[in-house]
Amino acid sequence: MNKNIKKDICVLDFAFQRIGGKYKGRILWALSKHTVMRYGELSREISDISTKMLTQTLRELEMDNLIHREMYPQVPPKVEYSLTKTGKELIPFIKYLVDWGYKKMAEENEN
Amino acid sequence: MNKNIKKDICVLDFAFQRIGGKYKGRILWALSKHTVMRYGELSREISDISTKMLTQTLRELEMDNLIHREMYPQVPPKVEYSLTKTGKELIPFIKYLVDWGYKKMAEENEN
DNA sequence: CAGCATCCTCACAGATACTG
DNA sequence: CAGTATCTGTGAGGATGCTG
Repeated sequence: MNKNIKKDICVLDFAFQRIGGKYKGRILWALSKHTVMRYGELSREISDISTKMLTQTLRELEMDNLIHREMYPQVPPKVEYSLTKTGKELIPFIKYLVDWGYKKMAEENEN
Repeated sequence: MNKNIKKDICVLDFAFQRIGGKYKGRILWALSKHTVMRYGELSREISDISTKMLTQTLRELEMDNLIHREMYPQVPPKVEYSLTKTGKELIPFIKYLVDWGYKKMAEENEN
């Protein structure tokens, strides 16, 4: 009984580690809209992200198998990012949040 | 086109501010399981949370109208917390994450 | 173009002690 | 019981400059 909730909370942590942080949701959402994006495109789309945070976050998402990184060995370099199957599983969840956010922001502006 | 994504991302931020952080998801989830909980119950359920973080997080959730705080003026004090209508709207979302987390953790253990 | 390397800051969070 | 008050610290994130 209690154990189940503690287990749930542990699992919730596991999940939040994968989509939490300042940029993970944004990146996944942008990729879901554009299907495939280059590093520079992401950099422009996710405004005000530093290269450090963009690279770091992309690496984490790749480690967690949420995005795929395709590198083309050419000069100048070209790298494309896209959602993996697992990454796509998180889109409905983000969509839920976006829809909820729009609704709540609208409600707050009524008052 | 681009504007819509930027707007989405702004909204995503709005939403993440409300359910992000280390304890908000846990507290909402615990409240959804127990319906009504006292301060001490939450403290025991959310293991290793300090009184400072528990109080602070509860206040934030209350400010955002996700939980309701009912105080009984008696000695010793009794305070009960429960989800508001808006708070309940976030439960399907958290459930999605919990389910996804269980699935992914199981998959990772297979390898 | 797609990063890497450094240095730095501050907000989130932890620890501890106390109270109406 | 349900908090408040205070001090401390760690790491996520920011700023800047450089490179194959």
